[in-house]
Amino acid sequence: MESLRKNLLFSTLDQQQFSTLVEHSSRLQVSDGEHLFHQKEAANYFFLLETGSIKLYRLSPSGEEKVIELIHQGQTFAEAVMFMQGGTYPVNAQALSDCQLIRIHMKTFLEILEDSTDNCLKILALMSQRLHGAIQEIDQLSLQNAKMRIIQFLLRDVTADTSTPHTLKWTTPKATLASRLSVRPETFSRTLQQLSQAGLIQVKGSTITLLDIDALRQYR
Amino acid sequence: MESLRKNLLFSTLDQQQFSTLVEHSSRLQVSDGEHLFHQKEAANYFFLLETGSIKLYRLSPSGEEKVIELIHQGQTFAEAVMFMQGGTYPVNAQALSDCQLIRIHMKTFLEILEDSTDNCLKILALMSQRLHGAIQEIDQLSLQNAKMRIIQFLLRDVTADTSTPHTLKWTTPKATLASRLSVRPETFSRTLQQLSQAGLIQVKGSTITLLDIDALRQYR
DNA sequence: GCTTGTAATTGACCTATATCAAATCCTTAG
DNA sequence: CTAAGGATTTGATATAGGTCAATTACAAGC
Repeated sequence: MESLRKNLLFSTLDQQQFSTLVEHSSRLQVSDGEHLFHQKEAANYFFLLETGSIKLYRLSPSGEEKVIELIHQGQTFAEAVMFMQGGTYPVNAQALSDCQLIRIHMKTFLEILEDSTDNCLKILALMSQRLHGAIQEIDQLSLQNAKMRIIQFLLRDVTADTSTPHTLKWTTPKATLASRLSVRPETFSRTLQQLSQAGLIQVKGSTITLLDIDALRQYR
Repeated sequence: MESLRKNLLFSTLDQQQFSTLVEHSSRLQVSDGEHLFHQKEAANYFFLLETGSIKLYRLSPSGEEKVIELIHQGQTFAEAVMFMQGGTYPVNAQALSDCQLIRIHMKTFLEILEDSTDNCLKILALMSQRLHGAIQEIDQLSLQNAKMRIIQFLLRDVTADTSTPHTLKWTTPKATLASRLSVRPETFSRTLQQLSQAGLIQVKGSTITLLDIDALRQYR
């Protein structure tokens, strides 16, 4: 359970608390395409993803799928559910590849929180970060158009000072990324095409090179 | 500071903690149209609204305004900022009417949290509720159209079992409500018109009567 | 190498909702 | 009561981005 120890969320656990947690956690595998849990299902565990990637999504009444978040290795998810009344998952979780994860027993973790404010504050920090991210998302959905959202995504891990060409590569299917960004795959494709023609980026399969970062920043 | 005591968030404070909090809190007034704080401003306080109403909004790069949340009496807001790195408000807060509020010193409240897990868990519950609300919102923006969002808003405090006509009234300007729902005032107006013609609702100024709740539910 | 199936792209078209402008309504001050 | 100014509604028009269908590219199995 190395990866547990490494995660910031558990960094303030003392030895005793940590072993209790480990006792009530277990490693599990999920194969590509399988579901880890479904929306509205009773929630007793949250997760740390060790390898692979997972999509969290919701369905519209008409069966349309919207990807809320893409989880990558090292991330925890569904912790917020611990504190919700009702205690059911608000999203579906499906593996985008074979995944290895650690399943953490919510009740046990809650009991640990109950006697250590350090840990409480740690998770509060995480939750507020999540909340801030969600507000950011609402902002983007309501104040930005498809092109801006896509550019924002391309720039997501470009630091403030970089201006040299930067390359990024994804493993997620394009349609999934598109859903995450709330655009149709067709629009995603066309927008990349357009940016490409404008000489701002270069597309090679799932690898993209940002040629003119400053110009891209203009839009954002 | 009656209203503090009444708020759920502070219900687990002991006498000692409560008086410390009161010592570091103060009542303040904000007149209609005035700003309480601006986005990116350093945050030292969060608030409990005693009377009046407040809008939290963001501006797009082009100066367009999106109302993120409408705050009504009895609600606290901006607590999440306490736990964020950076510690600046992520939104602007402007009074929609003359308001009376209590300003709570974040640092003091944080110190209280540091030695009582009960209070930590209380605020964790609140934060997860906020987060869930935000996810709901993202869902609505990306999976629902304007008509659905508006209907959802009309049904917001109709309980599961009601089916008798139900009346609601707002004090907020229509344009503000429209922004909260991420539609243009014109669209908002036209949609109400349309629902009205379909015999589902009846509009009288800012008072709306829901005539056929079950039919409205169909859309949601 | 082929073949088959899935994913991504491209093109033609359509629709929900935004935009812009004008008309009406509503409130407040005098 | 009347006038002025903002809020809301209505009408006409534009457009971003969605939908549908056809085409191409790509990967996996043989």
